[in-house]
Amino acid sequence: MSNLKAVAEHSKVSIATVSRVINNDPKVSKVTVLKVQASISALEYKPNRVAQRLRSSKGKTKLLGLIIPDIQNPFFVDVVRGVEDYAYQHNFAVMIGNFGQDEKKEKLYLDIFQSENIDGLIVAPIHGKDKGIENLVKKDIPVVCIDRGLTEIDVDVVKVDNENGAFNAIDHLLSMGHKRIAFISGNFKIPTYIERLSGYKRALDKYGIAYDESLVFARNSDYKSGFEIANKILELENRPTAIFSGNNLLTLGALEAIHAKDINIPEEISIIGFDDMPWSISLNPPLTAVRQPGFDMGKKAAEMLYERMVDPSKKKEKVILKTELMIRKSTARIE
Amino acid sequence: MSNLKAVAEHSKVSIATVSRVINNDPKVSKVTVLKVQASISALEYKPNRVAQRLRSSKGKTKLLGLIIPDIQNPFFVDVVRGVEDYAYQHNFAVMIGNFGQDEKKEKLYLDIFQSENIDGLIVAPIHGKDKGIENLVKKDIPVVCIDRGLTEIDVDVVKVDNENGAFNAIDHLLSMGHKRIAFISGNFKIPTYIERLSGYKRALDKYGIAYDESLVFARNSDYKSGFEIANKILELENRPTAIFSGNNLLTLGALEAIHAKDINIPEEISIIGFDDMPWSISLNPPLTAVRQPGFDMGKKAAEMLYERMVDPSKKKEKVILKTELMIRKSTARIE
DNA sequence: ATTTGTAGTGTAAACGTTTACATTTATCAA
DNA sequence: TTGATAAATGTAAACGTTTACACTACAAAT
Repeated sequence: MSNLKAVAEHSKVSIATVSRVINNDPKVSKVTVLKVQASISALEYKPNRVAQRLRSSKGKTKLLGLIIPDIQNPFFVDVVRGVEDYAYQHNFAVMIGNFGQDEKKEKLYLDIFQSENIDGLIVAPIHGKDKGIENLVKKDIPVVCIDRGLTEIDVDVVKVDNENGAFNAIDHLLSMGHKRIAFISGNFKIPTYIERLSGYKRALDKYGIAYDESLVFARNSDYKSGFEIANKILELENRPTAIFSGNNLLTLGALEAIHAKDINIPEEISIIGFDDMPWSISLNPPLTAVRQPGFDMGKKAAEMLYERMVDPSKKKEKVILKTELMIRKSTARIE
Repeated sequence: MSNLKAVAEHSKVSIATVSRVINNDPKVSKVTVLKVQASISALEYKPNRVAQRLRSSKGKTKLLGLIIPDIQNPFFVDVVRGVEDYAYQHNFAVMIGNFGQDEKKEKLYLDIFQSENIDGLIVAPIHGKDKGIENLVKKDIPVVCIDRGLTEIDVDVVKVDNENGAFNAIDHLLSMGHKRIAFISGNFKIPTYIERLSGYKRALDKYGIAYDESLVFARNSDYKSGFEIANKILELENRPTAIFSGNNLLTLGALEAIHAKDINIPEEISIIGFDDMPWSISLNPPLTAVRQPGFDMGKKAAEMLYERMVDPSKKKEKVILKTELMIRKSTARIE
């Protein structure tokens, strides 16, 4: 790879001048600029981002870190796309880390990204008291949390109104006469699930139905857990008439379990999923779901991160987006 | 952030010694090692990967680039997971770029990754003559192509037997009496689709059915294209009795179109998708699909990349994995 | 006692940039 | 013409590492 020095020699100027040309420094004469640019393309010179980053750690090379819990979850894929969309338009590169809900792995990525001198980080914390992220914030590295906030420290957040999203879903079910509604949740150390549970409870409350702990199940937030928990639910004596599942993957897993037992949706059981997918409409039956605007969340987070980079002393902001209940065919009135 | 110098001062040795401790150089005395390690944890020192990478560009900081065409496609998500799985076990960090089938964006990522001094690259080329990737290979940067190869140059590849995969799918349809089978393809500059088309043709040939160009449609490989093309197909006079769709997203889009028109699968039309998904079984109806081992492909690619990094002169390797036809309910015998 | 060897450590250059500061050259007013 | 000022360019230090080489101490061999 050719470097500044090579270009400098080729165009018979100093490396400082070449550097200035690269950075559009106005105080280089037009003739020099032209000469240097000619050399640059002759030698196919590309600045070495590593050296740039080492030298001037202030946003020169525009590198963003993005840490997400589960790349298999289409919701987070939407988030990634939103972040990338903004990043691409503003010439940022994005380094993605997927920690698969593994705290150790999350920490590893945090360390790596930090020592890669990223200019800013978008992250979905594994839980509300994530020390690793707190540390970054304290070091004044621009951080935006997504999907989930942090409890111990003030930080920029973009998330969704989980409590209301869940409330609306359960309310819909209750209004159709369901009384025993199972909740397939992810791990309750993840803030989103706590909030969804509280929406679930509030809806029950509204209808004067007692909260029955034995109807809520929390394990991991993946396909397999959804499948296994649904199996358990379906075998309960006094089987629930409806299932509320806490995310995309859980829903899909639950669907597989229901279909494997040849149970009809919605005649024999209703199901609502948190998280909509483009192909929800092609599921059997078309899925009633709580839609989260993942793409917009990602985009907004990137935008906020950029603002924070520009003005580190800006007041921290919490953006809470609305969910939308997409009523399709997987829920039906009962008796 | 503390640096070598700080640690050196804290433990009253030179920075060289600290560096040696970090790199487990055996020629440091045990007492010094202990002393330095104490300082390291006292100061919470973490090596700066940027500086490491600048200084010793040979695999010291273990950074891999991964460039994929479409992160919305669950197949590529599987690939990503496979790569990450291997990378994590071997202490590599992965930098992911998603180019959304946009050649300009692919080139941008190629440039960025290169100037980030990555140790190796896994990439799904946008087409067989991708100059950008060729250049990397010529510069002896370790490269493994995935899903698609390169025609002009010898390079490591892990892909799938697309020709046979498509052949088996179409063969299955033909054996059930279908004669008019539409093919919803992605852009034919992408090698995989050329191969899939040739499998399609070979199967037709076997049954002595003439190839009818008006039944194959190629646009982008996304959800929307699948939806639109399927709409067109469904409105054909003399409507095909079966659809073979070229990837995940196309299939899902096509399903939406079919359902929107209330056409029954498989009674009125059969459909086979290239690419299986965990939730294919929960679609309406359970989807017959050609399964590609995405996770394994990613893992294998990472492994091959590692081998190439270790031995750059190793003979280039082509790994071709098998597909598997998952027969479910979206295909049926006709008349 | 001198040499040789070895283990442990330090010094300084290098990686490819950016940038404060110094220097040169051109421009212009007096 | 001179001096002052501005414009253009160059020099060298710095970013945080790694590493070739030099050096010191001390043990062993002569």
